[in-house]
Amino acid sequence: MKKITIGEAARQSGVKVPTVRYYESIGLLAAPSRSEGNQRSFEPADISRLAFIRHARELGFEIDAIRTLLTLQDDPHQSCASADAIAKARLIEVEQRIRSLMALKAELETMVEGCGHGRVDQCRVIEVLADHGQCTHPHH
Amino acid sequence: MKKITIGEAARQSGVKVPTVRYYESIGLLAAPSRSEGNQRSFEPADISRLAFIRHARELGFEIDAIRTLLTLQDDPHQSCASADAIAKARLIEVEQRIRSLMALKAELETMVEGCGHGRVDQCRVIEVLADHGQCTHPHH
DNA sequence: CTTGCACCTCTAGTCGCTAGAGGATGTAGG
DNA sequence: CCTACATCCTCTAGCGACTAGAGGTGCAAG
Repeated sequence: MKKITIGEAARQSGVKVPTVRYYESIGLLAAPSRSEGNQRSFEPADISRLAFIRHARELGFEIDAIRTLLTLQDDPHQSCASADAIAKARLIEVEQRIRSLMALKAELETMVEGCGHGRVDQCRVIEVLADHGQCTHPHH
Repeated sequence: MKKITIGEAARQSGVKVPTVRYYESIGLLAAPSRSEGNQRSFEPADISRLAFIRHARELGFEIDAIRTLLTLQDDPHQSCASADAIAKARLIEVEQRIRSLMALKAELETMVEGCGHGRVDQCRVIEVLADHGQCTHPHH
């Protein structure tokens, strides 16, 4: 029975050590058993769980959504409708965010292109910021 | 001399009342004069400044960047090189964020499409989350 | 004169960590 | 066995940019 320290767990899962403790503190990860000297001793299953969490975080899922996804994973006989719904909701969020960022990109490009690199009173960056009416995409 | 209340200022600038007070507290907006009853009394210039801040925030600039942009605006004889640099940096950030969100979008689409709406143990959403190796775009 | 909204200050909470203090434990070399 | 050093422990506080709420005051209309 090999004991996995928190440092090992962090290295293998790609989650930082304080973050592992944080996940335990908010109940996302069950408190592992302890060594004689009170040090955490993880199981391989904990590493998988941490990797799952990390991956979901990278995909932008919120902690609460991950909590739900994890309880689904823990009970494989449930319907996956909730998991599907969470992923779909996240997809819609991402699509909206992309659209909104594209509008910002266009706005910023106009600003940067229009800047004659002279003095501030001719600067298009400052000018556009001061007057929203000059925006080409007014919907932000 | 009409006195503009904080509520009026908020309505006209599109910044919420507590946020106006917050901006004052962090020194982004000069503390306005007060009425006899200790209520804030804003000038039209404050409304413009608030609108500027709001617009910049909508474009995703951080408070510190806005602080710099505002000092530039306050002194129109300066070179606009800093403003240009700030806008360019923000543009690069936005472009990177868009690229990364596109990768996430592809990932989420694969997950959602692959979901057979059955039980969790056949669910592609859960499966992909558990195993990063299944990602089509491994670079996140 | 009273009702009720808008204003005031202050503190604490949000999210998802991250940093640091101050101390205990575990391990490798001498 | 001792020492040095990395790693671990708990705890509190901080980040950014607000937001919420408590508890109280000002002001204008009916």
